[in-house]
Amino acid sequence: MTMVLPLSVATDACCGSVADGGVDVASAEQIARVFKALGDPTRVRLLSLIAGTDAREACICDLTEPVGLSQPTVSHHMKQLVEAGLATREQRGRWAYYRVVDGALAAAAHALLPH
Amino acid sequence: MTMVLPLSVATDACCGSVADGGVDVASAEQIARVFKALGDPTRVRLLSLIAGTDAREACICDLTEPVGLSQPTVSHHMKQLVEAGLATREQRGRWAYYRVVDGALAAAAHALLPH
DNA sequence: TCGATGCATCGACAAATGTCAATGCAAGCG
DNA sequence: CGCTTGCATTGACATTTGTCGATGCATCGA
Repeated sequence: MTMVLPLSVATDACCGSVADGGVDVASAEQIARVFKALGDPTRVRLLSLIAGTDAREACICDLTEPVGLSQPTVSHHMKQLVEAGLATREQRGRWAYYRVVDGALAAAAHALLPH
Repeated sequence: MTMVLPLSVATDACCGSVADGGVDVASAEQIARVFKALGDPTRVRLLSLIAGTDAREACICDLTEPVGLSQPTVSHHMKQLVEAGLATREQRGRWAYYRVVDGALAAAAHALLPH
């Protein structure tokens, strides 16, 4: 699952990046999985909406109206984001609170930049 | 088409980013368009292959074998990358040379990072 | 001028995707 | 205990997507 050791690495000999040309087949699949989740305008808006809240979290009922889609559709999109590792889901009482995974967007960006 | 002025911007009051929650509907569509192109493992590999060459360019015939797909399929994927603004196509003699658009990947990464 | 070569387009097809209405299922409230 | 509320799942459907073989179209070499 591509864990990164806390104590870091020799920052030069790092992983591969698309811009550097160092992407093997498995990495390409992992990278594409994340970007596929980001490849839908609704999901981009959902992430942005959540990241823009004061509490940095939101339930489905908070998201369904600004996005203008049905509740099942929003629920479906959020599931995709969770499965891509970009969001988390936490059930609290009757509500399901979603958050943007800390560092996930930065990690995705990192895969694109040369390093 | 979201051109960026060469002389840069006041780097603080910039555009919106997904991580910052400042993404309107039109921006979300533009952002998703790029990431949709990056949402296929074959296209990620194609970009990486091109970026990894000495000349920073490649023709279809150079790409079809490492990717393991038919020539029409590779041609189709490259067209998608060009339409997403991630690659350019230049016909030279019998060959079509593709390059990664300079700064396109960095711009995509920029849309994800807080700023 | 002919044949070969590199690439794009077309037609086809199975698979995946985005969307909704209907339904199911917990959790809380009266 | 019923009733409501918030969410997920299901089933259905049209659309899009990834892939290929066949074909068309330039360009170059003999």
